[in-house]
Amino acid sequence: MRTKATIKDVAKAAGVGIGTVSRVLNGGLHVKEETRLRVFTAIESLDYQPNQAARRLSSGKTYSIGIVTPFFTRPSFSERLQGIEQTLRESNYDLVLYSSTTANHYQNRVYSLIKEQRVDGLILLNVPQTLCAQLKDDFPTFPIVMLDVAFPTYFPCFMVDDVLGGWMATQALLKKGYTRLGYFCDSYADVFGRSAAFRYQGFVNALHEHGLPNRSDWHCLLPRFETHLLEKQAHALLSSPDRPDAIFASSDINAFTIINVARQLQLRVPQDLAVMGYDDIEAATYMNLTTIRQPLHQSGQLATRTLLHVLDGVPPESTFPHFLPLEYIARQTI
Amino acid sequence: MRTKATIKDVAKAAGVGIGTVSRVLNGGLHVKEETRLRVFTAIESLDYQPNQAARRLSSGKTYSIGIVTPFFTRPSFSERLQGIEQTLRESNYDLVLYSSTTANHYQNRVYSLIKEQRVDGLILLNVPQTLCAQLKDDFPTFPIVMLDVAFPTYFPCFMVDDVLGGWMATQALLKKGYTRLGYFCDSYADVFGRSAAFRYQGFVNALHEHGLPNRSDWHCLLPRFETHLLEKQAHALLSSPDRPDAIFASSDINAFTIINVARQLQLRVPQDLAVMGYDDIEAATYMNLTTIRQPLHQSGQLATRTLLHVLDGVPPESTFPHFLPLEYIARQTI
DNA sequence: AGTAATTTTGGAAACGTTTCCAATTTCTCT
DNA sequence: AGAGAAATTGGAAACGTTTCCAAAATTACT
Repeated sequence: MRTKATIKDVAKAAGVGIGTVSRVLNGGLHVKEETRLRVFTAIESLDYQPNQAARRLSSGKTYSIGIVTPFFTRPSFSERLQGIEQTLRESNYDLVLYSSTTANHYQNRVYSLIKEQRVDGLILLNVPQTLCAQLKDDFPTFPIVMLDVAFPTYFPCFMVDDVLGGWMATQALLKKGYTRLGYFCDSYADVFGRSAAFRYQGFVNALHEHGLPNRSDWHCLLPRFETHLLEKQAHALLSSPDRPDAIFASSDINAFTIINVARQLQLRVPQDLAVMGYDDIEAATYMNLTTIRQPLHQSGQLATRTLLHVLDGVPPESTFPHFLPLEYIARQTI
Repeated sequence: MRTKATIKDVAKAAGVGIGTVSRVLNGGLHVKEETRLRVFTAIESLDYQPNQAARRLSSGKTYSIGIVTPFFTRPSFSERLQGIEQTLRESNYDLVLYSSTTANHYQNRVYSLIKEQRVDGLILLNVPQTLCAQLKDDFPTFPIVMLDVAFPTYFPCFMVDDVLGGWMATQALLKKGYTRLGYFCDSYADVFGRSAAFRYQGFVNALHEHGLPNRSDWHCLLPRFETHLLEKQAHALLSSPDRPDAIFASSDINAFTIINVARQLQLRVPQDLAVMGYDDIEAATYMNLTTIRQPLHQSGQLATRTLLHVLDGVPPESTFPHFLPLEYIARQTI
């Protein structure tokens, strides 16, 4: 295989200048039709493909957008990613994936991505709270869109009203007549966003409205996501004679764990124990889990579309934070 | 914010030449310790970060590796992606994600990625069969690693022995005493790899060994992955009085669908109908699905590690195709 | 036909690195 | 001290585009 053809080779083959070739490649504005065809023929016959590194350096654009997320493992991430990828596919931006485990690492990642000019724009999932304000100070004009974050006003942001969501979930349980409600959660006041805390608030509000006690011995809170520990705690709680008759789990995954513990204890769901989820991930369908759906896929799409607008200099369509609608999904577990 | 510092600014500030700065940045070989420190001080004080596009153009490396996959939606993908990302995080390569829906699109993607020099290496998931040989012809030396593909000898490749897997699954059912076995599958001879066909072969082999008939009216084959159609067919088959007493589903997702249809028909699993899955995706735990586990996460890790070796010029440790071990996961559905 | 306005074109300069080679400095040995 | 070897250093050239500006060609108008 000979050495790769460059824009100069194409220019020579077509009998034009390199400027003309470049113009043809970038939309063909101000190029005579006949010349354009000649250039295309040359490109074809040389099997020329422009070198990306060169065009990036020269134009100052990376043609990449970065996704940063702390949760690579969770299904909610992959559903959002799908929406992002789908929307991005039609553009000519590359999708570059970065994950980080700690808030510190997250911050370093984002800062070096911007400073090294690795990406033209960023979609940040579950940004650590402290980072958000800092970013606005340090890079006030860098194109960033956020998903699920507590300081929404600084950048375009898509989220759900988790207080409302928690309230809806609890309300559904109450409506069915359950009165002894427990709450399960794997991160009470997470550094990566505070959605769990908001859902809890909704839970508390609903109980309060109905004049029911909020018994903290029916809570199960884990500092981080660990199925094993959750299972242990759930087992302890559900074995007690003074156990709750319904549980609101702050994520579907947690709900699944609870359902399985209930099965082990020979408790029928929902007759002996109702379980209410949150997220409506794909597996919720298979598990017949009653839950609250957030439009994960759509949120990815919207975030991406907004970022593309910002990159094009078009002002985004919506005002922010943009709250996406929640939906109650009735299945068989309550 | 002033304009970004370049390598020249750093050189000037440190009182050295740009070559020296570049050497310091790239490992500091052949640089006096004192000079190195002076350069670092300058970098620090100017908050300098090297421009990626420039270094990519100059060095001819992209510092990116690309993942191409047809299945963005399937859980098996995200588990592999996790393994890939985890391994890549420790290197300084970016992970760029590309998906494609048709075999044609897949091919175009890969070809333009290579020709435009967008990536230094590729991890290809479920490469369409025809593409594999073509790639070896057109880019014999380009670093590529494959996951799950039928022509394994051309590139480093990690896969499982799906004939064995199909056999293991079927064998497990037979051992439990089921004799009327059905087979469910969503892609009989998929363009993206032929794993389903191999699993089916294993199923047939096991039946044959036990002298049992392979009744094609107990098969359910769909040209593509569509839950809705699968559900319909499953419903029809399981309603029949002459129905199978056990089903081997060629993927966990299909198994879930079947389990739910069985529930709708008031069939108890496994007493009235046994269901055997394949993959052991995360949701399989929650569903208590008996299944065959393939090491998805590990396969992502291995593929990435191998690609990194190839990129470093180190010959990979293993011979290819490398078959990863399958594991029978006993749960409650058979 | 002549002039002005417009479209099209060519190619130098710029983007910010790495790489290379030659020049300089430092070290080692007699 | 001096010669030779080795380590260190500076900076021009190269990477392959885009972007600009001035020049050339074309078109429109009087």
